[in-house]
Amino acid sequence: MTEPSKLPHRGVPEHQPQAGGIAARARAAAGAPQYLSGLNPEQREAVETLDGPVLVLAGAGTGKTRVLTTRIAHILSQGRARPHEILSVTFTNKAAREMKLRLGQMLGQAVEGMPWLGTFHSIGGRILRTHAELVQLKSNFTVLDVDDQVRLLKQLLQAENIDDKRWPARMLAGLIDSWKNRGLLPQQVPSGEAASFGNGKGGKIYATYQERLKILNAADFGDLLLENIRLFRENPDVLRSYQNRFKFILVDEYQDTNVAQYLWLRLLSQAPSRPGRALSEVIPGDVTSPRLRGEVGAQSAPGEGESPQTELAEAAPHPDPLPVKDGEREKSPPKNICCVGDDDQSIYGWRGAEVDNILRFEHDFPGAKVIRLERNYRSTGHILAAASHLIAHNEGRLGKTLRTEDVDGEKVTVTGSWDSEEEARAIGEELEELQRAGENLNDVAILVRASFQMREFEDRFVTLGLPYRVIGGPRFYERAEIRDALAYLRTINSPADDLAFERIVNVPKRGLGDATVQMLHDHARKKRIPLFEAARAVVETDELKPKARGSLRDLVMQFDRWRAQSEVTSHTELAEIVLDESGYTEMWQKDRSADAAGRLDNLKELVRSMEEFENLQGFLEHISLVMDRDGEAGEEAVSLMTLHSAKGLEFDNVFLPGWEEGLFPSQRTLDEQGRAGLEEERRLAHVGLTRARRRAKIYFATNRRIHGTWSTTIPSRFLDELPAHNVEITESKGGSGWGGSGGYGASRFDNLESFGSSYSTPGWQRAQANRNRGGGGRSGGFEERQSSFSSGHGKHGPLVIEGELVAKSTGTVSEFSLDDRVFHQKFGYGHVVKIDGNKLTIAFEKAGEKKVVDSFVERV
DNA sequence: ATATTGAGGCTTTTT
DNA sequence: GCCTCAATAT
Repeated sequence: MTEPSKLPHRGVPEHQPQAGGIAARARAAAGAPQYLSGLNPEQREAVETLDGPVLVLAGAGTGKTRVLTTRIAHILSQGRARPHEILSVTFTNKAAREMKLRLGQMLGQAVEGMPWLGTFHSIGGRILRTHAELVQLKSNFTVLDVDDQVRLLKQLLQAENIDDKRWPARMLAGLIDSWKNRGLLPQQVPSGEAASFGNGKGGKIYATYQERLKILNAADFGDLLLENIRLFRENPDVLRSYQNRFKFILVDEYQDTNVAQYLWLRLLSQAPSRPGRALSEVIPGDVTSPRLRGEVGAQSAPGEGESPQTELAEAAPHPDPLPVKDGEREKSPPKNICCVGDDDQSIYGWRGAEVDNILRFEHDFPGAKVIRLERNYRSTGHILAAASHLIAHNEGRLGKTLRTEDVDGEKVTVTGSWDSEEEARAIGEELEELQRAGENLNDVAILVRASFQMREFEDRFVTLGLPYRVIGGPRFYERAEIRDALAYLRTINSPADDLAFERIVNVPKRGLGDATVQMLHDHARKKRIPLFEAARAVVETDELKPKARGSLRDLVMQFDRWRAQSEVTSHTELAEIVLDESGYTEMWQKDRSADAAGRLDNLKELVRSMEEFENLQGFLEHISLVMDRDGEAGEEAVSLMTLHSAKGLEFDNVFLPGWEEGLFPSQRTLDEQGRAGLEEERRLAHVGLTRARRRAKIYFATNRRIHGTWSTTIPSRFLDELPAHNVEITESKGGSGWGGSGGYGASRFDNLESFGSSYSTPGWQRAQANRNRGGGGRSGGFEERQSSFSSGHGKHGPLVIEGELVAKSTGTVSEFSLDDRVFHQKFGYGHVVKIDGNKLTIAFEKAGEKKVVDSFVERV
């Protein structure tokens, strides 16, 4: 994440699992706290200021993670707390893992002894399971993902007779999620908002949804926090026990916290109150101020009643985590909470993150010490200057000035091209150049604003045979086959899990269609029993046609058998049995489509991953929260990802294509969020630039195909916001002569009129020609793309996996053999003369001998 | 109960 | 243009 740890490795060999182990070791290692010696003064202050609230404003590349981990080490070594008394929260599992790893390096052992280091959600979930009965759940509750949520909501909408065309379930899911992000229980949703969906029924359905979740013994992601807050509010003694336990609280990426997370932290960070006493000033009354994101720092515009935020502020003041009774207010100092973040890297506002949280930290935690980390150890001078100058255009920020002692390095380049295809071509060439120059491709990334931009690059890289990996597609457990398999296991584990049962009742096809499921639903509702029990009851009657009745009976019997078996066999074995006996594996084996093999691999991987858990229960508890282990490093490859997923990463060479108005900044964000949106986009640009260590290269195209139609675009306003001194305008090497004159004018980039709208230009024609390319049916969403590379070969192991989609262009065994006659969209017919992995050398009848990648030809 | 065709709809996505 | 979902035909 930042520079490699240079901390002395003071290992103590033997591993003691007890609580005291790490602390003792840390203390022993700390006669003179050497771990402090590599820190600069600000970092050191951030580490050593243990008492009272601390906000560390850590700009990009300033050693944020290092401060956090060192601080933990310091707390332990000073004997201020034992490992289980430190609450340390991150947003991602990846960040949590990273911290554990670094801590381990620092303290010389794996950090099993830090039980409360994890993501908001996993810690929230853990607390919730411990006290599940207090929030009307059982400790083995299921964590639903978005898909399950939407399906459940769809049912509720139907029950309410709401046209789900006009009021899509997905939209309601988003709405409910946003309410939960803001810490609002159904009865707390402002009535105006509650009524805004489904002819006034939105709020009611939210309430019903929550009730249904309890019946299903399930919680969604939002509940992991919201129900936790409710738990604390309704059970002060429980809250107190956690307040007592956590002597120190550390929060990573504080700028990304939403209101619910904020409330949760506030509750825990309050000094424990005596029994019977309410918390003091838990929440300042005006937390939801009109000046939410982006309006900050500027005039708050309180009179502007049109703004939804303003409306919200008046309608829904933040709920007090604990109701404060009059006369019981009492000042008690907030606990030792340390939040680390960077307001300039807040890019998840649209997901409920509240930049305001970080901006008003000092107000929320009186007496807070604010420490700025401004020494950047990552980027060269020009890059840093460009990024800083750009972000300075934002108004709602706390303000930091990043500086570096590094050399100026190369200027940031800006390159225009005729269209997006040429852009990909130009970048492809530069990549090859870097490769020839001996750069490690692992240190090269292409960061796009929107994932649809990736396709063009993939096409290009495949043609060039340049190894790349896509980072960030659907997660492992979001894949259909994984979710199906999990649904089987969930149904076994928890017979009341209707959503799981419904998912697999007719997968594979058993002749149990909509009609059957509908009748099961009716039956279940009437008798108030789970679907599965309804199924058991219904097969005893003759309400179903013999055929459906037979297969439903078989299914019920199978589940009974599997449940019995689950008592005596290991969970991995059980999974294999279930996948086999249910016919699920067979279904994919029979499937002739290209990705079937990849899916089977994924299923195997799933079973393999189960081994790490004690039992089925433990596995299911973790799967939806922490199933994102990193893929193995694999071979050298360029990384292709969105700007969002690049946060926290760094690369020597960073390519930033698509800097055009409408795309970046995104028109939609501008429309929906106005200036706040623009500022968030600008932060995104800042994040992009600051990922680069040595070279940052920006691109824009004059023509881009969006949703299938070509449109002419104008260069991003962000380009004009870059400091001329640190930027170099270059010509596209992609060919077709975009002779960017480079003149700095009112806008340096607006000399586009000269290109007019000619639809007969080479670029356009080339784009046309390419449109129908992708022969061999190679196209499709992430999943299919992934599988088109991985299909059919287990030799190299599943290519992806673990969490992130990692498509690769090399490393598979070709399905072609020598002398096969093949067809290529562009080059026509030919035959294979050489095979090298997935790269084929083909002698084309017309075009001569060419090297191509196998996915671009088909056997004829 | 399932295969096929047509009408909208589209960003970003840590959990 | 490409994918998903829902209405149609088999």
